[in-house]
Amino acid sequence: MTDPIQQQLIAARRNQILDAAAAIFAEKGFHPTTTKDIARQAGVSDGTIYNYFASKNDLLLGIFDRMKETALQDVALPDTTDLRSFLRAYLRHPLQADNFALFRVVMSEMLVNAELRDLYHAKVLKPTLELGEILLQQWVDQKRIPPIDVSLTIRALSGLMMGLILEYTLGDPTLQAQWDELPDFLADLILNGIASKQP
Amino acid sequence: MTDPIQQQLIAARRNQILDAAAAIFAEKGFHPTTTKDIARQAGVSDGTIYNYFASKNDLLLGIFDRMKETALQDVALPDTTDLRSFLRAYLRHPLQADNFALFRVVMSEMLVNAELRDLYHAKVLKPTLELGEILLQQWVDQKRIPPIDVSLTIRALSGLMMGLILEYTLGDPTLQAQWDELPDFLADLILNGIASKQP
Amino acid sequence: MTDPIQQQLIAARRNQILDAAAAIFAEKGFHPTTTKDIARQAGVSDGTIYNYFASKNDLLLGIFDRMKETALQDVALPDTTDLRSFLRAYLRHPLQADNFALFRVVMSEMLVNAELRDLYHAKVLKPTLELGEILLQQWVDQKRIPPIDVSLTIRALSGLMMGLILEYTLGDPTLQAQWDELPDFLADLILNGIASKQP
Amino acid sequence: MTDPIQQQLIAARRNQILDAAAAIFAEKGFHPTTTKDIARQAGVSDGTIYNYFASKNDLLLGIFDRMKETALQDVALPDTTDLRSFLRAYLRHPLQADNFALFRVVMSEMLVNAELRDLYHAKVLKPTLELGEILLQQWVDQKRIPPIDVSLTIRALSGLMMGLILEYTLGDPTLQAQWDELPDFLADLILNGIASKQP
DNA sequence: CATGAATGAGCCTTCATTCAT
DNA sequence: CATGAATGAAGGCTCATTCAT
Repeated sequence: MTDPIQQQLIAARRNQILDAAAAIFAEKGFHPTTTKDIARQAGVSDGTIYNYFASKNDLLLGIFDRMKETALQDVALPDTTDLRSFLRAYLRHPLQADNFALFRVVMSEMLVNAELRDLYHAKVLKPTLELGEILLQQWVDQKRIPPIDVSLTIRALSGLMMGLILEYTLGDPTLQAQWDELPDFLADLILNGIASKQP
Repeated sequence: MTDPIQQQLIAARRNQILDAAAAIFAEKGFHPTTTKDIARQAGVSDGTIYNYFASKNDLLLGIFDRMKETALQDVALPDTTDLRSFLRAYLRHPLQADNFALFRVVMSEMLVNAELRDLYHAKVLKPTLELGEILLQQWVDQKRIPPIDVSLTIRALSGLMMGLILEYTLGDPTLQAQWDELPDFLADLILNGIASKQP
Repeated sequence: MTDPIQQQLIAARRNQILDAAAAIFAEKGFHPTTTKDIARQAGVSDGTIYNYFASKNDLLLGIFDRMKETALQDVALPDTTDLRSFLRAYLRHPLQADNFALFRVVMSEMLVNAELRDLYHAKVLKPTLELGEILLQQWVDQKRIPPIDVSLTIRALSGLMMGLILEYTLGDPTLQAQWDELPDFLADLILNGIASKQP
Repeated sequence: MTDPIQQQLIAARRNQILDAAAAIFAEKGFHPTTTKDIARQAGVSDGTIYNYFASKNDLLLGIFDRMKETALQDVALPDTTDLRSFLRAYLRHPLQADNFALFRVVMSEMLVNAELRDLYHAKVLKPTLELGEILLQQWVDQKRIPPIDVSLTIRALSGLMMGLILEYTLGDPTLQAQWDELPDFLADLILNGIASKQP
C-alpha cells in the first residue's frame, strides 16, 4: 500500500503511460487517438492502461495535472526592481513554444469538456490570476504604477498570453517568425500602450 | 443545374441544416452530437443531410463559412476621428457574448483539425490582421500614434481579444461580471499601457 | 409513425431478431451468446439489432414478453364437469416439452436478474395464480371439493408444475421416459393424495 | 504431497475461498462477480485462487460439492411410525429459507451449464430420488399406503419442493408470508389430495 | 430529391487467467 | 505457496454513412 518502492513503480508506470498518451494526443488529437494507440506507444497492453487510469478521459486529466504543476512552478518568480525586466522575464515563460501541441489538445477538450474546464479554472487559471493580482497591487501600492483596475488588468494580460499562443497555434507565419521578439515587444506595449512612446 | 429557384431552395435547405447543426453543436459540442440529432433538429431525415453535405465534418466547415462572413462584416467600420472612441467601438464587436457557445465548438475543433485551422487562418485571421495592419499604419502615417511594429501590435490586439473570450468561456466569474466594462477598459489599456496615466 | 404497413414491417423484423435470439439463447445460454451470434443467425448486421432493441438484455425481455402471451392464452380453458378430466387438460398445457430449452434460459436469468424476475411475477405468475384461486374457490363453493386453503393449494399446484419441468430439464431419464403419463398421474395424485385410493 | 497437515491447510484455504465465493455469488450472482471480488472477500490475492481452483467455474463446482454433502445428510431421517409426522419432518428440511440466495445462483447456472447440471443429477437428484423410492416402496410393501407408481410419485414430491422454493425465490408474497405453514399443509395435501377430507 | 432502415467498422472497457518475483 | 501487475481476447454498443424505395 504505502511501500515507497511500489509507489515509485506505480508513479513510473503512470508517467510512462501519460507520456505515451501525451505524445499521441499531441499528434492526432484526443478523439482520433484510440486507447490501443496509447498502449502500443507506451509498450504495454491495452488492459494495463486501465490498471492505472479509470478511463481514456482520465488520461487527459492526468496529463493536465502534470502540466498544471509545471505551470504553477513558472509563476514563482523573483521580484526584480526593474519593471520592464520583470515583465520580460514573466512573459517569456508561458510563451515557450515547446509544448504547444499538447496545449492544443488540452485546450481543445477544455473548450468542450466541462470537467476539464472547471479543473483548469480552479487549479490553474484562478490561482494564477490571484497571484498576479497580488503582484500588481504591490506595484500600485509602491506607486510604481498608477492606480488601475488590478483585477481586469491581470485578466487582460493573461488573456493576451493565451490569445497569442492561440494565434501561433493557428498557424500565423508572421507571429511564428517574430515569436522570440515578443517578450520585449509586449513588455513595452503593456507598460506604455500604443499611444505614447516611452522616453 | 443553374436554375436560380433550385439554387435558392438548395441554399435554404443548407441553411436549415446548418442552423440545426450549429444549435446542437453549441449545446453539446461537436463529437457528442450525432448526425441523427442534427437531422431531427432540422426536421429532415438522416440521409437528407448527405444530399447537402459530404460529411459531418463538412457541416462544421459550413458553419464556419457562415461565421466567417459575419466576422468580416464586423471589421468594416467607419473611421472616426477620436482614437479612443474608435477603439471602443472596434472592441465591442468581437466581445459580444451571444455566440460564444458556437465559438467554443469551432475553436475546439480548429485546435485539432488542420483543415479547419488552415481555413480559419486563410479566410478569417489573415484578412482581419491585414486589414488591421493597414488601419494601424494609417494612424502611424498620420502621426496619431508613434511609430510601432504594426504587424506585432495588431497580432497582440487580436490575441488579446481571443484570449479574453477564452477566459470568459473558461468560466472566470470576475471577467463575466465585468464583461461590459471591457471595451472602455481595454481602450485605455491599449492606448496608454499600465505605467502611464493618460492626462 | 402509425403507418400500419411500417408497423408490420417493424414487428416482423423484431420477431425475426427475437426468433434468432431465442434459438441461440436456447442453444448456448444467455451469457455465452454474443450479439454477433444473434445478428448472424437473424441474417442482419450487428447494428440492426440495436435499431429494434436497446440492449442485449432487452432481447431477453422481448422473448419473455412473447412467452408470456402464449402462457396466458393457455390458462383460458373450458370448464368441464368432470374434475379429473379438467385437471388432466389443465396440466397438459404447461408440460408440453417443446419450449423447455428456452424456459431454461429465461428461468436461469430470472433467478439472477431482478428486473426479469419482477416482470415474471407481475405478468405471469401472479395473474396465473389469481385465476387459479378463483377457479378453485368455485369448486369449493360448489362443494365439488371440501374447503381448503385455496391460496396455498394453487401455489402448490403451480410449484409442482414448475418443479417437474425443472427436474425434466435437469435431465432425469425416468421423468423424461414417463413424461406423457404425467397429466393422468398427477390428476389422480392431486385429487386423492398417496394415502387413499380412489374407489 | 500426502502430508496430513498440508492437506488440512489446503482444505482450510479452499474453504476460505469457497466461503468468500459463496457469499458474493449469493449477493451478486455468478456472472457479475469477478474473481477479484472473491479474492478481496477471501482476503487473498487474485492469483492465490488459481492455486486452489482451476477456474472461476470450478469455484461454482466446489460450492456445489459442499452443498451436496449437506443435502444428502438431510435425507437420512429416522423412520417414525406416523406417516404424517414423518412427512412433515421430511418436508421441513429442504424448505429452510436460509440458503435460498445461493440456491438461486447454483440453480441459475445449472440450468445453463451442462457440466454442473449433470453433476447435480448424478450426485444429488438421482441419489435422493432413489432413496425416496426405497422409502416409499417400503410403505407400499407395509401396506401403509396403497400401491402407486413409486417412481413418479417421488419425482412429483421432489418437484413440488423445488417448485415451491422457486416460487418463493421469484418473490411471491403470499407464499413468503405463509411459508412456515407449508410443511403441515403439504403433508396433508400429499396424503389426501384436494378431493377428500381426511376423517 | 427525401427517406430512414441497414450497415459494419471500430471503440472503450472488462476480467479471467498467467507468471515472474 | 503467495502475490498482484500484466495480459489480450472478446464483447456490447455507437454512429457516420449508404442506398433501395
